[in-house]
Amino acid sequence: MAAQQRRERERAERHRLIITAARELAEAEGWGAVTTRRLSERVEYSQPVLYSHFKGKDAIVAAVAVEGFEELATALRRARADHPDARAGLRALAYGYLEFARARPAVYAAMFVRETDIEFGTEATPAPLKAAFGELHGAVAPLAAARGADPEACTELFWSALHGLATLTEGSRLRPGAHRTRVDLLIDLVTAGT
Amino acid sequence: MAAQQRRERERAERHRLIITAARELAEAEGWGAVTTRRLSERVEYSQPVLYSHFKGKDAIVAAVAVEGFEELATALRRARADHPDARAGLRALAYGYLEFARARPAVYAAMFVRETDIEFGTEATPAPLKAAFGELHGAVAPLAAARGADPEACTELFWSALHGLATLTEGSRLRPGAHRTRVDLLIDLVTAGT
DNA sequence: CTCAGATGTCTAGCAGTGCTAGGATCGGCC
DNA sequence: GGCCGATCCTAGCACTGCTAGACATCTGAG
Repeated sequence: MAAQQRRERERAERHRLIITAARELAEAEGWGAVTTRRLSERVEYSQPVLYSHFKGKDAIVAAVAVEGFEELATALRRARADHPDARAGLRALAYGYLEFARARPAVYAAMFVRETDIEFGTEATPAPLKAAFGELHGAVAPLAAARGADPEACTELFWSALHGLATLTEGSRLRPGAHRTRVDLLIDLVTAGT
Repeated sequence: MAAQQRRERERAERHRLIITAARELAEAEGWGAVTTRRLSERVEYSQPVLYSHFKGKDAIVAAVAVEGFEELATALRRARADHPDARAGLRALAYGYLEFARARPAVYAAMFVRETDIEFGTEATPAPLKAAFGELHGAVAPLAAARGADPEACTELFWSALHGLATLTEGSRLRPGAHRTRVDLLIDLVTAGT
């Protein structure tokens, strides 16, 4: 009876333990260092236990990604909340997005760079992912409408620019010192004439 | 004497054979399918031969990337050449860049997505890579100057947007039908007021 | 023409990967 | 107490990138 509940609770805790261990390991040493052996050692269980919780290593990475989607959605919501002005809100959103990616490069990679089977444009899309994109859409769409542009296309383009900035910055392929200049320029371009 | 030259020539041919084999295999089945064993089987030599030409697998991928940089530079130069008008040139450049990425996703990944030790902003940067970025800069800088924006930052931002569009499209994370809408909108934003 | 030495290539193997079959061990129920 | 099912681990498979050492082949001197 109660023992059953206790075991289910312990199992759920171990489930989360695996996810956070994978995340911490990836964040500390990169996804290349995340092996099932090191992971099982870290959670102090043998390898097969991992496979009783997840279908495979990819599923663990996907779980980390979903956790990231939730955090990103709340981060974007907060960034936008304090700014009633559309332009200031967009600006805060952009900096929030890029700061999110900068602070958790491994999680960001799991979400958007590594190959996954997470669906993006379908009904199987995780709800937190939809929520995160919804924040982007909410910030961009009004400005797009004001200039007579397609709101969806504008949102996708804005996201693409942020994603490009995030990944190229992470790979140190952009001049570090010009970060603010680039982001401010992006905001200027999108909000010009409004 | 002559035999020495013949062997050097054969060695150079085999060097290229390895690169093209890796590229074809990656393009056909993805980089995950490119293993040293399959590669050695494909070039009809044993594994250690690969290591007499390249330091390791990563070096082979990097060689494919450098080949890609050369092709990208010429593709961008051609795209821009036919359009004296700055705006039309930028537009052709953008479509050329994205078509390049769409047609060779594996090569594009080797160039810009997979982790490599290729240096980007230093003097050790491969010349073809500098040339490709030079084409971008040449197309964007005049328009940036016309609006009083930092040319370097504008080039980096434009590249980031293209890179984001390329990678998110490749991962089927953007609506396929709206491709032209997004690209045209990007050109509109960058060239607005000029 | 012969034969040491250099050059080139291959076989076999190492340590590590994701993943799994089979046996041992522990819990709760009759 | 004795059984049974759930839980977990040991051991192993087929694969990975990479390399040491044996083998062959070709070169050039005597």
